[in-house]
Order: sequence, then structure tokens, then C-alpha cells
Amino acid sequence: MTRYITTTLPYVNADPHIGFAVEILQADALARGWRLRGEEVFFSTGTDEHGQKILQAAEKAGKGVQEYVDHYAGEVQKLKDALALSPDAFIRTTDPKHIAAAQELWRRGEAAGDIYKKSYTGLYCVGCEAYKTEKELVDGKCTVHPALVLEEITEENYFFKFSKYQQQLLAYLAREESVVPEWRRAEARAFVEAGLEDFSISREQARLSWGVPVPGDDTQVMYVWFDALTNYISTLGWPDDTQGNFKKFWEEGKTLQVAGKDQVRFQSLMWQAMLASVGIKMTDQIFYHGFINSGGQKMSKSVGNVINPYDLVEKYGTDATRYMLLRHVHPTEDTDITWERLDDWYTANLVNGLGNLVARVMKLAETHLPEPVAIPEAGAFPEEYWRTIDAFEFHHAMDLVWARIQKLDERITNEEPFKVIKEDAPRGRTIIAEMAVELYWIARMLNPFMPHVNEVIKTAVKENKKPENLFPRLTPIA
RNA sequence: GCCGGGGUAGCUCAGUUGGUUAGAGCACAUCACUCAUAAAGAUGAGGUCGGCAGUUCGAUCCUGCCCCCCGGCACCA
Repeated sequence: MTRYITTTLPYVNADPHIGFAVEILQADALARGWRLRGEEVFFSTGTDEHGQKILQAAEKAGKGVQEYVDHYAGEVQKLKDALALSPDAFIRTTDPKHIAAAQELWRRGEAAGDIYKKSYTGLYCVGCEAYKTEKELVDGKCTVHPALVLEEITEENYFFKFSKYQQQLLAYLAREESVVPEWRRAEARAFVEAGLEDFSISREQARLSWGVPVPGDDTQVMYVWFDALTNYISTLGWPDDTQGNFKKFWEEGKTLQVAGKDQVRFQSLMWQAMLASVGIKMTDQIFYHGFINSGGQKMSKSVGNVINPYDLVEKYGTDATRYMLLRHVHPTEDTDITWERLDDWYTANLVNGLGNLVARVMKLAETHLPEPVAIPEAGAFPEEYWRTIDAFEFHHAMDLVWARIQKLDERITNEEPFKVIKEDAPRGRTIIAEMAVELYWIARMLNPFMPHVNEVIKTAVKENKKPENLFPRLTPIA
């Protein structure tokens, strides 16, 4: 089976957020896990670069908008090395091919009779040069420009016939697999059952200049997310599909989107309706992760509790960061992360746990085994291991690994090979060899989660050589 | 108000699609110190699984009611 995995695209008006790091790591772990099982995977991610907010942020930073988005797109792309990601494609919504795809999707939606013009009335802030929703206002004023009076403006926009797809969406959501976790599917259903209103998908060019032009109407620009959602198929080469990736991975493969819990409406409803409109298969499965908080609050600059992915990598290293964000962040619930907890996990599970185990086993092996042990055949992972990965239970998959780590530690304590070797050398060597093989197994199971550590341990066992410390101890601050 | 999530060891959190001893890390106590990252290991103690009632041979897990915390209730993505 071929598989397609994609994340949502981060909006490039800030540095990469830890929440996105979690999302892309989950996607990466799945991609690596499924490849390990022998499946063909296409893993895509990228950046969302249009919209008035980005234009304003660029102006505020005193940069040209293209220069600005190039910079942040670069920051996101740096995550690939920092987090050891394995994407097959990186799509930017400013790519000409993507823009052409978004316009083609529009034309086909229009041809299907699902796009029409209607007047839209909203509260417009001249200072922000943007419409404001009631929720964004405090005392009826724009929070950024409280001195200005909001203008009620009416303009003609294009709308998408969302309401037409109520029944199709309900049928889609009836499939158990369509939304994970289960209760989010119920949420989505309740929303659809309550009735759907058509939504606007364009703005006047005069008010939203940084976006994809509406085909055949120079005065209008696509509203950001109509353009952004198209990325999931434009990255595969739709509509031309000269390389056949769209056919292979979207039409014939199993498609999976990974997104944050606030995305249900956009990904499972609006985007699916858009696909239905143009006659493209709906996404097979969408997995929604929870959010990361710190110290009981949302991370924010003003609170000063922001922990960003690059901080983690700098302090703990790439694989340790992957470990912590995949094992200790609950896949679907919100998780609270503090530096104290991170240090705790790092020391307990990696320094004292995995790292120390590798050191003690490989020291014994290197000292007492005349030659490397025979490496076990590939394949034959425990059933439970695949079950947890397929169910997006990354923390449980790793619990299985750590249970084996503890068992091996226990065995060393109980069987005392370092003592046995002195009294009965052949038996001592047998015990140590078995332990080296078990260590190799542990490494193999770490492949989707800690790709570098996976390699280092396997190499150590194959060469019968104790490696450098995998996880240096944190130096306590006096 | 409606919908949803959470309330599990001193702390931070997993888990249980009802079934003999509910798990991890930290902290604490004990053992060991010969293999291992000047520090790793093992063992143990510690929980009326938010409260009350019900269903059941049996409920932390199901049902009802109640209390506390958090999130959502459409064009910010």
C-alpha cells in the first residue's frame, strides 16, 4: 500500500512553534515507521505564505514581503535538519505551481456551480487594513488601534456553497476512520448537523493585495485558506500530475493529514467539501493532536514561557528532543511542558535509562566478546508495536521500548554477567551476547522515533564497540 | 446555556473497551557497589482511581445526579 502523509502548513509570520514541531514529528514518526514496515510513503509539509497579516508583518519589519516570507520559510525548513525530518516534499504556497493549482481548483469549483458572488458586510479596521471579527474586538474596538472607529463595509465577494455538502459530509463522517480521535469526529458531526452556511472565499484586491488572484476577476483575491488548503494536492503535482504522484499517492494511496485540534472545521469539513466539489477523493483520515502549554498557561511572549523547538535541540540534541515530544506529549490531549519536566525526562529516561544501558552492555561486549554478535534478521516486530503506531499512540509505542530497556537492566543486575565471566567464561560470553542482541532489537524499535540513536546503537553492536556517550549528563546549575 | 475534554500515589502524568497484586518518572527508604555517563542499577513503601447513588456475581472503568478545572460554540488560520 502507498501512503500519503501531510501536516498543516505553518503561517510564516513568526518563528516555528513547538506545537508545529510536535505535529511534524508525529507525521515524521509515522512516515519512518511505515517505511520501516516496507510501505511506500510520500510525506509532505511546507509553509502558508499569503494573506494580509503577512504583508503587514513584513511592512512592520521593514522588509519586502517576498524577502520576509523567504526568511521565515527558511526558518521552517531548518527544522528538517534540527529535528531530523524525512519529508519528500516541501511546498510553499507562493510557488508558481501551487498558485496555478489553487486557481485551477477555483475554476473547477466554479464550473461545478459552487462558487458565486454575494455581498459581505464586516467591520473593517483601517489601521490593520483588515476585517475584524466580533471575537477579536474588545469593547467594540480593535485591540491594536483602539482609537480608530471600525467601519462597517460591504463588498462583493465570492462564496463557496458549503451548505450543499451537508449530506456528503455526514456520510464522510460516518466512517470511523475519517477523524481521530473519535470524539473530534462527534464534534465535527454536531457542527454539520447544526446546519452549514456558505463561506466567503475572496476579498477585494484593494484590501487584500498579497494573495492568489481569482481567475477571471482581477479585482478579487483568494482568501488565504482557500489557497492554502490546496497545498495538499498541489504538492503532489495536481492537476497536471506529470510525475504521477497525485494518482499514486492521493487517488490510489491511503491519505492522512495531521493537524492541530483547532483545525477540525477547516480540514475535515471545508477542505473535504472543496474536494467533493471538484470530484476529488476526500482525505481518508485526519488525525488531530492536542496543544502544548507551559506552566499551566498558553505559551506567549508576554507571559515569557515560550519554549521553541530550537531551544530544545540546542539543550538536549535532536534525538532527545524527538523522544520527549513524541513520548511525553500526549497524542490527542493537551500537554504541559516546563524546563523542569524536560530535564527530568532527559536525565531519567535517556541519560540513566537508554544511554547508560548502552554503555554498560557495550562495555561488557567490547571487553569480553572476541567478535561481534550475529545480527538478528530484519522484520518480526511485535504486533503491539505496529498497532500502537497505526493508532497514533506514539507514547505507547515507546513505552514498549522502555519496558525492554528496564528488563535488560534488571537482567544485568540479576545475572551479573560481569561476575559470571570470571568464573565461567563461556557462559558469561553467552549472556553478554544475548544482551547485545537484545540491545540491537531495542535500537531497531527506536528507528521511527530516534533515527540517529538507532544508527549509533546498531553500528556499535555490529562493530562490537562501545560508542561515545549518547546523552551527556546535564550540568547542574549551582 | 449547549457540546466536548479532564479530575488516578506527596509532585508531574500514563492506563483500565468491568475481573485475581491500578503503572512510570521525580521525591522517600533499603540493598548492592564487582559492568556502566564522579553517576547510573535493583528492591520497597506510598493510591477508598473527584463525590453520592444505581446496574452487575464483580466498577476506577458502564448509567444517573452533583462538585471543581479547561476548551469550543464558523470566515484569525
